[in-house]
Amino acid sequence: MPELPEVETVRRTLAPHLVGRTVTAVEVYDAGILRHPTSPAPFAGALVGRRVRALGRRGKYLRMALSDGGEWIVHLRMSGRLLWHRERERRERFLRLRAMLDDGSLLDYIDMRRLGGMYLVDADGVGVPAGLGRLGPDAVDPAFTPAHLAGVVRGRRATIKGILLDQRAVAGLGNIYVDEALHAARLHPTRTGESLRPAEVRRLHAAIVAVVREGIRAQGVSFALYRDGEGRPGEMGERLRVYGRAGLACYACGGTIARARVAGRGTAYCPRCQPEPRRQTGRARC
DNA sequence: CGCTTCCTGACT
DNA sequence: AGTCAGGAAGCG
Repeated sequence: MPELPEVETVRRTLAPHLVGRTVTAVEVYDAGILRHPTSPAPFAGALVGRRVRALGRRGKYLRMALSDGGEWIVHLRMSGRLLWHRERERRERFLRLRAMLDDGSLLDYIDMRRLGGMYLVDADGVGVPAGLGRLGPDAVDPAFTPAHLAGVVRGRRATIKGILLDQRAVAGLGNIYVDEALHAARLHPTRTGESLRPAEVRRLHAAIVAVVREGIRAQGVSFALYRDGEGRPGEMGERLRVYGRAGLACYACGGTIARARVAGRGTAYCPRCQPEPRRQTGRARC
């Protein structure tokens, strides 16, 4: 569930605690979350002694630059959490890995479902997750323009929801922000890419940028995800217009938010604000 | 292109 | 017991 705004919030709140710190020890409780290297000893061996130089983010990947030119990359997927704190006796349920830092503080990786994981990339780039190299522009990057979005949907018969969930098209969106953006743009989730008219593409682009920025400002939607070591949740959950609101009244029109399955995902939308596509919407056939 | 798989807990 | 949650890789 962590999407771009949630990962960005994690990055911002961890950075002051981690930058400049050196990892002094690593304890692996579940090797299943190690993506590269996949064994605890090599993983710990490569991380211990490295200093964290900077925290970056690309899409939903958190990237920690290390002093040797390598990188420590974490993807939270569904239930992953990074928690910085100083209480050695504190052990969250589903604690999978703990890194000890040279100031006595700790960075815990917690992941109930173990879908997330981490990568240690050496200075030559060995170990980079494959998906990272295939990402489209970040939803908040200036390179993500209306023209880029137009190019991504052009000629595509896939649903717009499916296209937006594809990280190769735009990086950082997940189920929540896609539903929110489509509602804000008044586009039905099953509209095909090729059916979108230029004005609709521009509207969708503006909606994506707006909801993602709002999510960052609100420090994300909290769902087993906390912005810092004190476990304080983000406020975006209270600002959602459609996600999780099936059966409730649409804030825009008063109609009832509906639920469907689109691109294999639970999907919330307003049938009145987001009208059902008609066949061959907006595209002449020859 | 969409569907399945991974993974585990909450809910019906 | 069965269904759902869903990010992303993999498959047909």
